[in-house]
Amino acid sequence: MQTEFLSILKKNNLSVTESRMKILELFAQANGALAHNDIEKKSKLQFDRVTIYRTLQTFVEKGIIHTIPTADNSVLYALCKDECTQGHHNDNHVHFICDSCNVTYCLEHSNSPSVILPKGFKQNRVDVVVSGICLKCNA
Amino acid sequence: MQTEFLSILKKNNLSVTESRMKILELFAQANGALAHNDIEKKSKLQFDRVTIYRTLQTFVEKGIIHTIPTADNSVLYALCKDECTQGHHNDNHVHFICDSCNVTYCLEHSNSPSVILPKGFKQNRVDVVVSGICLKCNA
DNA sequence: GTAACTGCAAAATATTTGCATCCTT
DNA sequence: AAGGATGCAAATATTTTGCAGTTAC
Repeated sequence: MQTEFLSILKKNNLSVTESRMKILELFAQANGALAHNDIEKKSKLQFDRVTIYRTLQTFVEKGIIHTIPTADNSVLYALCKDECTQGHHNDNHVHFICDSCNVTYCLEHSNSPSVILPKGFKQNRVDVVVSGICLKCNA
Repeated sequence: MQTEFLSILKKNNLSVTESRMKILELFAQANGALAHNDIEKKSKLQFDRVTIYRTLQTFVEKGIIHTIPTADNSVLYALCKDECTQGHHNDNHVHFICDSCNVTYCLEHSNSPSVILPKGFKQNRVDVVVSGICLKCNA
């Protein structure tokens, strides 16, 4: 696991620091999306609030994490899959936000359906965000 | 037009005030989505920043406007269609954000495709946001 | 007249920037 | 040693809240 984080940073020409390793770890543990605030809480006192902002920003730029649009417009981030590289995100999967427990899932196996656009519109990126009740809360 | 705004407010038991009428007018003119900031600029000095926050909040609650999730997590609002009522939004259409001119379109005729969720997940709301180049910028 | 709405001030929250210091390579 | 990363302080920006005054009904 540690090794994996290490190679992610190396691959992107980022120096290996404690905060970056820790934040990657949090994403891996979360197995889904995290808000800036989640990270702040879970890393209490370990590093500065500003460092979190800067780390998230760097990770987005490098294609290590991506943002997830949400209907309530909170800012969420999740780990990208391998196909993502700097400047080109390819997150062709559906995000699911549970209205009950508020956890965000990346549904890897639900590919975004293609959308038919009116003539003259060129598609670049598609985000599909479903909200509802998740498996755990539905039980 | 004025009449229409009036009936929207009346229908929702909201008193008819200058700011509410003006904000409805701005949405109608925009023919798409507006951010809080857009409204503030376009209504320069006419009313308080706080009034805009409160008006938008009220409109969302009543089902007059809805929020649009965006990849960069800015907060966008657009007029709801008739099917929306208080507590139940029904915005089953695709939103398109132009990467070039930054205008947001509600594509009424592109219905959100249905998404197949894993077992145990219950769907409530689906948001589809496409970004790319719009008709005007493509010309 | 009463309840709802607005403006202003201020609090609370969130984000960005500059710079000195420390750490990674 | 050099460049990049972090922490701290402070500037900005955003959103919320309280309350007094005003307006709609």
